[in-house]
Amino acid sequence: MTGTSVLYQSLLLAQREDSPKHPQLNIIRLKEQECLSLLKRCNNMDQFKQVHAQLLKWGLFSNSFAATNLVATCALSDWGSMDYACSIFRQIDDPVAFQFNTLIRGLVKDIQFEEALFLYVEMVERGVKPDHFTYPILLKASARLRGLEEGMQIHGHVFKLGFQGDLFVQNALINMYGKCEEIEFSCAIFNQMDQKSVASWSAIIAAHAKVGLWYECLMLFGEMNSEGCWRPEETTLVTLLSACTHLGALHLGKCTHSSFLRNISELNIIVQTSLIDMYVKCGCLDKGLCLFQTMPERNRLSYSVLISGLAMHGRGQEALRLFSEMLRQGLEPDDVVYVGVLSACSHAGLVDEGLRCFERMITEHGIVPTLQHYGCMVDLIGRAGLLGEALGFIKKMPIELNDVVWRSLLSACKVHHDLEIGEIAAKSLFQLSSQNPSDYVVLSNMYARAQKWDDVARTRIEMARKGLNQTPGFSWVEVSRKVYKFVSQDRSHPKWDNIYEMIHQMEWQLKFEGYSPDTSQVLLDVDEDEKKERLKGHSQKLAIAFALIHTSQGSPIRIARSLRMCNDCHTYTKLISVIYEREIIVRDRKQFHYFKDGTCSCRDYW
DNA sequence: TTAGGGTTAG
Repeated sequence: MTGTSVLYQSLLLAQREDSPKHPQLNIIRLKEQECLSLLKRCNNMDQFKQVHAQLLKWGLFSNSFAATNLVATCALSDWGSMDYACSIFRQIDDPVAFQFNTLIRGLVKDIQFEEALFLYVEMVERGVKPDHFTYPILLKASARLRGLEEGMQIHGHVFKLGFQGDLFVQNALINMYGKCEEIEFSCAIFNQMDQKSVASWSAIIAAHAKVGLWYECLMLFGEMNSEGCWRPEETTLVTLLSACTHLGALHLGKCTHSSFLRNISELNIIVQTSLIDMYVKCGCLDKGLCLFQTMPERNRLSYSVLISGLAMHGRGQEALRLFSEMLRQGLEPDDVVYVGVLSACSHAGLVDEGLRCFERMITEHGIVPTLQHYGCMVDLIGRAGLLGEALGFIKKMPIELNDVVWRSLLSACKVHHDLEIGEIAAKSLFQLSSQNPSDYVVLSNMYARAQKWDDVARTRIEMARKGLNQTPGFSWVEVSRKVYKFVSQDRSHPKWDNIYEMIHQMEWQLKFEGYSPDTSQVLLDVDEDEKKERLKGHSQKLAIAFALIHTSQGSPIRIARSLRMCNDCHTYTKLISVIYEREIIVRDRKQFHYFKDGTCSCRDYW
């Protein structure tokens, strides 16, 4: 405490000096200055406690200025203790709004959201009027808590006190509703704002990202740009990268990468991980691997994105090697990592290894399996053709089953032509509330293969009775750095005439290659010609036609889809890859399909 | 005299 002793000496000295006008005031100011400088020099709790004791000794605590700064230093510094900050706060007789705000902010920083909200209630009860700084902090707390009810109550208070026009309050409201997945409320606030800051744009984009409206995220970025409200911020760029990843927008992802390199000197681990994820999920596995190798520091998420990426690309063995490396590094895997690991085993056909991993997940890492893990296991066992075992596994599951698990089994039965178990899986699916028309089609096709025509008819009638229609799927394709979205059967596209002409031209070429449309998966009660017309309008085909028109010969076409692929689109795309000599990379919800020279990397299993 | 608000990865 030599430094403090010197200060103390100077303080005593100052007290002896007389100021001609306001001697007392000058001494108080000096004391306050010393108090601040002492607090600023604290680097840990011990030093802080010593300073606190010293200030008490000097009788400085009754001074509101000193009390405020004591609470702020202890609550907001990296080394501070919230308990200690609270105890100091409790010694203040009549805390003012600023002091309440500071402690609330500290509690939010310390992830004590509920306590932060309680303190606000106390503040109101004690008659301290919250100011416009209070609300953004509180809204942040309810956003982090995903507490819509609390958030809406606070919104009510914002109105009552007339803070609804404050820019920061509005930004915080957009964020709160966004985190609670109430995107419409976020949009309503955003749209009525007179003035928008970069933060407003960031908040509305993040709100769209939260509910998976990735295409809308890109559109908002475009708008933000055109309104001249653009300053590359790390966090905003990370959200942009995430949108690129989900949409499979490689070019835009690459541009975002260069934007990072131009504007941010050192890429942190979040940015690096997001970049790896983007490259891997946009089909550039090697680039992702390369970035991973150059990372100075890796965490669980960095490993997680690459493990699941390798699994998606069908490189199960490498994914497992990476998982072992992760464990050797002393990183503890979580449930998401294990989803990647189990799906890697499934893609590589490693049944025993998969079963061992599943066991290890429970016993060694204490992770309770979720439906996703069970889904992977059924997929793994079913893919290997062990359908009886897969069914046995399902029956032993100590968890309520969902459609995904049964659908995995049904899909394995389809591949291995096991009608008996297929029927069990399909019937279980039909009993569940989520009705998916494609389940009926798969079963009906299995009956058709076994030439059970009565059952085919019965299944179709059941489907019609339930009024099930196919949900329109989307495909995204990137052309000249812009992402275009195609919805099945949607003819409203401005370039529709050109696309239709291309589809017509493709159809002729396909006929020469012996293609005949597979109408078995068109679920409408229409004639054969109409069904063929319907097939032509599948979003993936529209996207391919558009890309063939607008990209140079020989360049690869990259598509991302919202749903899994139908048989007809799969066959169609294989043939297009030969006729037009294009590599076509399609990413569906589960995996990648590399179409090249008339074959697909999934070896027709998906 | 002092101090406080939004947005980031699987």
